[in-house]
Amino acid sequence: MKIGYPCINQSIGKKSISTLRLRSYSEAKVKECIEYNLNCLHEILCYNVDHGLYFFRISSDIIPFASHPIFQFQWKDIFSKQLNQLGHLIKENDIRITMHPDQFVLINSPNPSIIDNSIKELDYQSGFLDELGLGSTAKIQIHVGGVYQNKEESIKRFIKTYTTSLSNKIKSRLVIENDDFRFDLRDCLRINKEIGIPVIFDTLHNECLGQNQVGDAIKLAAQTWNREDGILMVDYSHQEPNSRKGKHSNTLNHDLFEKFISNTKGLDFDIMLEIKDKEKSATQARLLLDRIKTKHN
DNA sequence: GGGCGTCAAGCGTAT
DNA sequence: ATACGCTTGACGCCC
Repeated sequence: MKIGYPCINQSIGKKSISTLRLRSYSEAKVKECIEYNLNCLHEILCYNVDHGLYFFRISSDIIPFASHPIFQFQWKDIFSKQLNQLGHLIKENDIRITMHPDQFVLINSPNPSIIDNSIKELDYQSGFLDELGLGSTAKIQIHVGGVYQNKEESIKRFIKTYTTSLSNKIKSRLVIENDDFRFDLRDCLRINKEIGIPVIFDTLHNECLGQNQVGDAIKLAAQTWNREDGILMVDYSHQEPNSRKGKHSNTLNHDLFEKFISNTKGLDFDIMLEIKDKEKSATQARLLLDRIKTKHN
């Protein structure tokens, strides 16, 4: 069971990811950005290893504008050495990696150009993981997409795009996550039955939309992961008190986390803590988990 | 050097 | 209507 957090580290004393505006785009600037970002990723991963955190989500912006038409920069060639080194670091330490394309990536849209742009983005992200030399346990997580007033048709469009338009490289990494308002675990499991795509389970989204007991839900989701996918990934968060429904909490609630661990006892999965204070909560969760384990052994 | 309006992209909910 | 939230604030113009 690995513990991790997404994208940003607030402790290493420098901005975790750097990007630029489209208006100020130039090859020189984007090159500088990428160099900075890859160095930063290296520092973050070293920090994580030092703190026993072996699960990390890499920001979609690691290569800014990578799927935009303006972007012609040959980043794979120029940075092959750094990418190789990063890959070695990840593999030597057995770090699990995921990426999460942003909300604009919708492969079930009725608008073909949105699907087109989404596939370009997926192509870039799976290409990035390929350049690191990572196998198919490194995943790219997306949601099913929009409902567009007709959920059944929207599920069908997801399946159609998946089966007819995605490369095997993308498919070997793509997983779907239950969301907070549209497609719940049950919908994702149905899609899995049709096309075999693994289902990543999000605890907060399940609280928003599903009524599944967390232990049952995790057992069901775990069955969608095959040997080549690695073990189930879980996005863990809880509701920030006195905020809108679905808002990720700012800090880890130790009682809730311990309750979650006891409710899922005996199950193995990797936990991504989607909590605003990032590596702080992840480190706390790591310590709590170690304490619980030694108590039981 | 600090303040602050704005940033490639979509969708759905809350106010 | 508008703002917010989403995997994440922070870029960069203006003074």
